[in-house]
Amino acid sequence: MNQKDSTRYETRAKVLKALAHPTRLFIVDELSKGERCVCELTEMVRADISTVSKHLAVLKNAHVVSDEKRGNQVFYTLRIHCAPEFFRCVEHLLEEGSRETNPCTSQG
Amino acid sequence: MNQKDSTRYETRAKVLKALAHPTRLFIVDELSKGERCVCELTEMVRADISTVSKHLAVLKNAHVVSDEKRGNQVFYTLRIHCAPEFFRCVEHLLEEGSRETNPCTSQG
DNA sequence: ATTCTATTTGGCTAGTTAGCCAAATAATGA
DNA sequence: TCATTATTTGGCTAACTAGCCAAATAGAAT
Repeated sequence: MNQKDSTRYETRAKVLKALAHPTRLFIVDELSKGERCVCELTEMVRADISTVSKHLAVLKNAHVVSDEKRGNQVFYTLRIHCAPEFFRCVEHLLEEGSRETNPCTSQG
Repeated sequence: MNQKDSTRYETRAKVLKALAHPTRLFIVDELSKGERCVCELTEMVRADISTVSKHLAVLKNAHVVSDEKRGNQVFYTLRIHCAPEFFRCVEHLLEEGSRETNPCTSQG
């Protein structure tokens, strides 16, 4: 594993780490339906707004979402559109339980 | 967000958390080429074998890999075949930098 | 049974993260 | 300007994770 590869894996890890939290996954799911402001998301996750804001900062920092301020609200948009597809695959895998093969293969 | 949803996001998070480490991502990449034993992986990542073993345990626990003992070696196999595809998408996203759209969209 | 090789597990420390509250910042409107 | 609403940031503690070493476990070969 050379330097270039290390960097690649660290970069990937950063994105996955950002995604690897239930609340943030909920946010990603919600944003896959369209942009939402912080207050909308806060109401949905029922946590302190500062907590939600920090979760959004983590996602933004990992380039998973982007933000746009309009008036005194900040709207967040999902950037990583392949996420829902991947989650579907992950869930499929888990449902299959202990099977050896799964139909979620995407290698030619 | 109801109980069922919470569980769903926790389940997803578990898998993503398992993936969210440079060394484990390297392992996943390597296993995408075929099964490997612990000693092979250990040599490649140049870390203590106990560390590698623990990383593999994390991946196994999240159903990302499965293991099979043959002789006195343990061979690990990748189960989550959609991972490489997803990583490709993630990297694409990061290369695009700050663009609004990216071609990695997989929603019809 | 003993030794060798491969792997896992326990235990420890240092570093990271989550989530709350309080305070700061920013836009809006009176 | 001052108050109101929306959001971010700082600070703190509790919980979790990585990675090393040492010890335990397991199969193979002598």
